[in-house]
Amino acid sequence: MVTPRKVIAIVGPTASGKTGLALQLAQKVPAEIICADSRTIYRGMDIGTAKPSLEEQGGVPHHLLDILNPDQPYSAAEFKNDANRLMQDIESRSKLPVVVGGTGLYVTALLYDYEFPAGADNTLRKELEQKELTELQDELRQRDPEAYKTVDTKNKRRVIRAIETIGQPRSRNNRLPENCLLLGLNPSMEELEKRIQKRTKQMLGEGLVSEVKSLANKYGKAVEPLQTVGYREVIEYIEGRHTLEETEQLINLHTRQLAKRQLTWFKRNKDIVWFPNAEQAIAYIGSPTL
RNA sequence: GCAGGGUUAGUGAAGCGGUCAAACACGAUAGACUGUAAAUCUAUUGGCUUAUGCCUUCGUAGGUUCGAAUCCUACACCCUGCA
Repeated sequence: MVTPRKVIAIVGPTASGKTGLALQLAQKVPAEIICADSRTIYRGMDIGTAKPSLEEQGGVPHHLLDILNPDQPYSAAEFKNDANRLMQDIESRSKLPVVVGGTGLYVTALLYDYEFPAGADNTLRKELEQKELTELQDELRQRDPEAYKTVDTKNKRRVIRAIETIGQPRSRNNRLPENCLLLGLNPSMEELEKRIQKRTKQMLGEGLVSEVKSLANKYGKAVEPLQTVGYREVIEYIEGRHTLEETEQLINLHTRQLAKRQLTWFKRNKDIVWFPNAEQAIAYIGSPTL
């Protein structure tokens, strides 16, 4: 490590090998990992999220893993605060914070210092959710014509949020902080496909079904975190809607679709330095030209 | 062998004389996304370099009709009932 970095972030689609890269990095530099992942924050969601086990963490501190139960909501704004606090802690210990994760919004919010509007008022949100999309569109159009122009008016969640936050500011930085290195891992689609298939098989073999059963029993199968790829399909399997083999295929399919969506998010970020695999990324980080 | 049902775009599946290039779902492709983001949502999806246009599609080959995915005949394949 020639130039000291204040923070390194690793992004990429699911199953691209981010965790492995982070660990390799941590072997070269004293580092701690901040997980930017909207699913591994949940306790009990281990197998289906490919959460690194304590053993796999190899003594490198991993933050923001298992901080909530699946019935507790979390948000990008909370992540940003938590991660910022952690980065300071880690820096104060003279270690390198490494932000790793596939949740694009989380990483972006942190690195580009998003200013979020206030959180939702549950009563108001429930009220709004009762309404039809067209009603909500009308309401937004009347109360905030400017927002109406920019919001995705066909997306009910977005329209509701826009109504909730009328008059509140939102901003972001357009540039990455100087001392931040943003790495992207993007194996070929064929490679990714292989990794996904292997991983799904492994998850099922390690007891994904019983993990999902126990979570569904505890929290109900309707909680949002259980609408996750890998969990939703297994719930359908438990309900007898597919065979185990179909379930595996569906998980593969939906994971691939997820990976593409993640890539769509990251692709437009021109600050990301992309690598097809961990080796090349490590070589780049270690090169004296940095 | 007789009787009945079926064969529709990448897949499943509607349509059963005109308003059908053909609903819908899935898949695919591209994309959006600042307090749910592994979520949510959008566009396109027969061909023609792009049009209130043309061409080719609804098992195959014929026929009836001004007009057929839709009706008739024959053939092929599949499923079911009786043998």
